[in-house]
Amino acid sequence: MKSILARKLEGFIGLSAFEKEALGQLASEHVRRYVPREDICRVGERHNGVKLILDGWACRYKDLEDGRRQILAVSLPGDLGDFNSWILARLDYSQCAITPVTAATLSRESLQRLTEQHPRLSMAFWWEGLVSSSIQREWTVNLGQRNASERLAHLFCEIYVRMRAIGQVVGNSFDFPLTQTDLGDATGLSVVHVNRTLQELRANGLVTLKEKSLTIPDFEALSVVADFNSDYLHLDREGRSLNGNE
Amino acid sequence: MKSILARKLEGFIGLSAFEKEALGQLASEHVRRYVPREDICRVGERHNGVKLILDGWACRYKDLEDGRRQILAVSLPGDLGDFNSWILARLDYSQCAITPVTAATLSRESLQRLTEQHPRLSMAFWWEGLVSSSIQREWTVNLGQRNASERLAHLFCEIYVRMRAIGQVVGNSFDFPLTQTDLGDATGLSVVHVNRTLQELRANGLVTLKEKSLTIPDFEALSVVADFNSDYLHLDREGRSLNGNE
DNA sequence: CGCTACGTTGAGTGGCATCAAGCGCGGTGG
DNA sequence: CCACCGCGCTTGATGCCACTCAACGTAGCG
Repeated sequence: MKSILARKLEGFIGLSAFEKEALGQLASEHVRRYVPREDICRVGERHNGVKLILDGWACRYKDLEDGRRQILAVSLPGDLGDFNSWILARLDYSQCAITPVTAATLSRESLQRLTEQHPRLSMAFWWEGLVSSSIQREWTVNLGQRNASERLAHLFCEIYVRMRAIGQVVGNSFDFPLTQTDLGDATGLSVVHVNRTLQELRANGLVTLKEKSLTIPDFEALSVVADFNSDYLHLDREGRSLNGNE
Repeated sequence: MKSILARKLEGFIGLSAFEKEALGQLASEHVRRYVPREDICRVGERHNGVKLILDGWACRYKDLEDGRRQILAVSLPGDLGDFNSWILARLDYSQCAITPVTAATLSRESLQRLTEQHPRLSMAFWWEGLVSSSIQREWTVNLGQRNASERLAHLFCEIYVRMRAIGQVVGNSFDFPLTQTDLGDATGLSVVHVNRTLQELRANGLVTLKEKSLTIPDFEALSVVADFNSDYLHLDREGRSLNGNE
């Protein structure tokens, strides 16, 4: 079994057959399905275990008192999350299924065992966590500095690159199950303005988003609009910039 | 020597004299000073070592092509940073001194040694990293969902609580060396608007910021304006909410 | 004593929010 | 089979929050 997690971590460190086997075993632990809109874990919970998304999309989010909601991150298949619960007492955000999701819950014990038996895997997990912090920083920049079209374009670029990294892009298109409301919650924009900005991007031939499928005819062009530089995704294990900065 | 780092980590796990000793030794490694505006480390660098702020304020930031700048986090004395460089090939942000800063650079080797000899400290370091991720998430919410006065109020609340945790608050006041330009870069607002919003907060008796000193006469009131809940700072090791939610 | 950094103020503008309404679709139940 | 409802998308009208441009005061400093 070649798990999507193995595929992803392999981009970071080469994996032995033995290590892949161990990962596969891990990924079959406490597997369950979640329906769209179902919370996978919730703010304030204790010790809920590390989650591994096997299939489907999810998102981390926080709600404010008055109903405002911010999506903090989009979780794609192969993403690990909520390491939090391993060390911190309580979870400080919630995670919610967007599509039907299949996820494994990794217990503290089996993670402990894994990192003891396969120390290199523990480093790979740490890498995962650092990359997700890096993404969070870039989202901070996105919300703080970019305007509506830049924000949306940047989000599209990021997800495109991440989807490509797990082999989920066909041609220039990929599944994109976020609603316009979700896009608004992720980019800090109102639904109405997301709608109008999407029309603008579409009119400029930068993206088409239709029936939950996103097409990016010219990724370079979209990158320019978004001021997108994929370095923060740390996809290249040697640290070569993919944007030709060095 | 009772280092500020020891004091901080002690809030998380009790430390033995032996462990404190080890921390003290660590904190005396490769110590150097940085003048205000000097970069402590810069985006794109490799293997620059983990930084420990011993004294002074710094900030992490990212610049865009066109000169826009986003401050990602404020580093206070006792803060660790740039674990990044331990595992990831390149740094994805820069860090810059705000006041004169004294910082130690921890080499990969001595960290390795430390975590081998004092495994509990390694967990404490991990905790540090998770808390800083949590702060980053809250900043995402701040930029995405809150308006100008809420954003500033929230930032003030956060720094107040963090300063108090390291014993740097006297009465209701503490040193606050950020300029209005810095505040703008941190909250995604223009300097002009920061200035006007500060006047508004001042007029409402919520804060006074003068000569690099911030006073919060009524922290509760400011928390309400900011919709601030300190849970995300994970200061209580047992996970008791400090806001009485449970 | 000019220069630069920082704070402040005024005027004008526009990006994006809000409110409101309507459309199409799929699901559900009478 | 069809009425009904909820959800997601779309459009128009209106207004405000925050931006930009521009100028000035002050203080520290070489």
